[in-house]
Amino acid sequence: MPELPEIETICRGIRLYLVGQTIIYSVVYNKYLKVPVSNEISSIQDQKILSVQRRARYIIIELPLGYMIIHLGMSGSLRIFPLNTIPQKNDHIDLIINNRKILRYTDPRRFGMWLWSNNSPSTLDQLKHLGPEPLTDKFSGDYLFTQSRNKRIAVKSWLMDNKFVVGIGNIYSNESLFLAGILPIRKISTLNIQESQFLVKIIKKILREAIMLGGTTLRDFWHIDGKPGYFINKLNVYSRTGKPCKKCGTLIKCIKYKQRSTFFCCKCQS
DNA sequence: ATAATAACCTGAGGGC
DNA sequence: TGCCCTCAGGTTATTA
Repeated sequence: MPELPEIETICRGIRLYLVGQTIIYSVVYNKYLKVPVSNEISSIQDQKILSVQRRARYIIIELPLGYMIIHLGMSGSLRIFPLNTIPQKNDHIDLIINNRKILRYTDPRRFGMWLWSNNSPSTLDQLKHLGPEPLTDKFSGDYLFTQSRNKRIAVKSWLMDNKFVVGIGNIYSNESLFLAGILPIRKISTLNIQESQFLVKIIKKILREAIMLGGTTLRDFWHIDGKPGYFINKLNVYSRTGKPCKKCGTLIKCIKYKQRSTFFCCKCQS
């Protein structure tokens, strides 16, 4: 479901309810997510929540004894409910909080993960090969340019590969490439330094704006209070197949590339 | 080593 | 109403 702006939105939302509170206990209704939920998570008791952070698309809840590391996959969501709210179908995990709230994890497709680490989360297999955060100085035009010189892959595939840069998925790669005027399937090695600088600048701008607007709600992403993300109103190409380009009026095209819908304007992008 | 593809799942929506 | 098809904000093991 979510890319960086959506995860950041969820993270900021739950942080207000959780930090400084105590997890009294947890309930795992279904442990069979992408990776089976570990026993450390199902046996949590009376653990104070020290912090709620984000790394890539992982939400990290710091406890005195270790870290819970949550990935929402395609369809996962986290919501806050009052104590004693009855779980529904596809509700898999509850954290019972001492402020008479429940943090509830729902995930119909079960592509998500709840991992546990006794040490720094960055030592986990899933996190140790992650590239830089896109909103840090480490992700720069120079970085994109130098890292991509000998690559044969498409720009879009590069942007969506977490070992080069994290948190950019199908929405924000399509949107960034439209505003940068670059065709998604162009080989990344054909970008010159100016194009690389401009693309990175656009990506940072879009991600910041999307975070400000609370992400993009297409179907199953909502804020923890049930509100949608308003970046959907800013979409130029994503899910706009056959509609006129907002810049030039040409009809937006959609192709399948690497099993992902890929949207572009053939006049504004080259 | 690098890049493309298949697989992991459920649910919603469209066409007939 | 039902059935079959396609589609979905991601990750990862397998294949070429």
